[in-house]
Amino acid sequence: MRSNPPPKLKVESQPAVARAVERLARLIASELEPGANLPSEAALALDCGVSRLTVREALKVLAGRGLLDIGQGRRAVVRAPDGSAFGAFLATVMQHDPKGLLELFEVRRALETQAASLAARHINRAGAAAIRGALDGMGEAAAAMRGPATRSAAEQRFHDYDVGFHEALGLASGNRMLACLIEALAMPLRNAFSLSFKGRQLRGASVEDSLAAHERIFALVQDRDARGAAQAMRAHLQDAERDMRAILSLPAGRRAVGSQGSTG
Amino acid sequence: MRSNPPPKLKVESQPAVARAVERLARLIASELEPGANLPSEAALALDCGVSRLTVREALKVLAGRGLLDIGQGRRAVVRAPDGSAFGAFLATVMQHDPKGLLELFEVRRALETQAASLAARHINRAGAAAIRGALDGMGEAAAAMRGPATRSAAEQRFHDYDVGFHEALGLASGNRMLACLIEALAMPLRNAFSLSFKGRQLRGASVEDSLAAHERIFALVQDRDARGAAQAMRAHLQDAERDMRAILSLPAGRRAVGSQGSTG
DNA sequence: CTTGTTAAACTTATCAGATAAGCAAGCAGC
DNA sequence: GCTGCTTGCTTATCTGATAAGTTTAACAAG
Repeated sequence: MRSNPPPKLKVESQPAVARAVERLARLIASELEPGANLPSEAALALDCGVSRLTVREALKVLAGRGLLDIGQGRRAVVRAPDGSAFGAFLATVMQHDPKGLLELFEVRRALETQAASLAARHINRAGAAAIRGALDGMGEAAAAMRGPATRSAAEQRFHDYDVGFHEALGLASGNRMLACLIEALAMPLRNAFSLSFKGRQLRGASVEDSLAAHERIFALVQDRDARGAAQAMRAHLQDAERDMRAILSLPAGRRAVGSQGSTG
Repeated sequence: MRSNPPPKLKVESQPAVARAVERLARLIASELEPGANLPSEAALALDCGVSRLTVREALKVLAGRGLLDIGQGRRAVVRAPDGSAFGAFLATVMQHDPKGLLELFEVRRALETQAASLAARHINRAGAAAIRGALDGMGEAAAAMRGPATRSAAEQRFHDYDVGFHEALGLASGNRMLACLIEALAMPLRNAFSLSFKGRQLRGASVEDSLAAHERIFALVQDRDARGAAQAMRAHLQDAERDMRAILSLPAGRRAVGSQGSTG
């Protein structure tokens, strides 16, 4: 029992790193544009009254949130908002619990039908070109799959372009937040394919069906048919979910035909 | 000019921290349940072949992604998946660009109509109790607002319970991922209210209308009327968006009555 | 035997200082 | 004008040390 505890004048209720994180987040939100450089670690350390190490840890937290890009030799730069950080989070969670993919499909239905609807209203030349590019890639990969060589690689490529189609459509919706979310959901999808589905044979006509469904969605978007595009997207996602359930050997979901009261 | 550069046998294409992040993410995904403790920093450092500092920075990145909880004196703990990290990201982005709130409302419409629809099918006693609790809180706060005292505090409380209602409904949908997303979207909403709306007077009947709309949604959910609940939710969100546009002095959005082909 | 307190061991938080390595701008030379 | 080197700034990582919080275990009291 020491009678003289050292004076503890610092009434910091929060650890130094947390304080630095908040301070930097405010700095990013209020004074910096995407692409702008932060001050050097040394300057930030001086400014926050902590050591360089503490600043580094705060920067790492913000990088984990997807707000910063950090690299050796250059200052940290503010990222343009995207879905990569949340996608990484989801990828880890889904890897731990693959049946979460079913929940993910339910969310996709909500987001992507809306994206299709909005894209039909806001589509422009650049957006259409991006979607067209993804479709062409899918077609090329599908053709490669018909030839017996490098079949597995072509399957992966097809799937990547498939995901790219949905990302491009999200972008074309004109709603950046929606695009971020769709991009984030895409990451676990890519992973799931690479890890579990690769090499497994999909149902025979599945690839052709999928390609046709994507073409149909794109056509409706270009016709500015919001309702039709959304409807086609919903149908496509139902098919995709059915295929995935089959591969995962899960019971056919009670998807209650036509009962999608909210999103349909 | 030294003629003998030290041998550089490490062909590490990626920095040490990035490798540690990936390794730890895999560890979390494959071997640890939410609530489980990670090994100590020292053990991880030994295991990854890097210094303790490097491990710490990797842990901070994963904490930023929302996968870990870190505190002094105890080992890092695996978090149950939730929307807080993504919510913090969104809060920073929205603070930088408040008109992103409009995009957020568009996303909310997609997600919450689906949540209402699913909740109507999966509602159970616990879920109903949670929603009821939020409704009661809103009612209490609304009553307090009628009295002239502590008006601002009651407004904040009303808004908090309002957000809580939507979170509880997301939980009741039975889709954890949907619940996470709704929770994440809630954080910028709370912030926006605290920062910009506080004290500003809403339209007179707005509070009573809002309360009635929430009660209606809950009633339809308990009646297991999926379509009706979704419809009521959409109407409520349109009203809320209109109010927000008015407060932000933005033009009335071209919300194309009834043209919500995808989500309606 | 149970309970409450105390002490020890473990673990993280933060600092300081040092070396290596990557990046960017300036400068010389062609 | 362009190329390639040089130099200074900045980050990446390590080592070692101290402070402060948590957990565990021993231990005394009832």
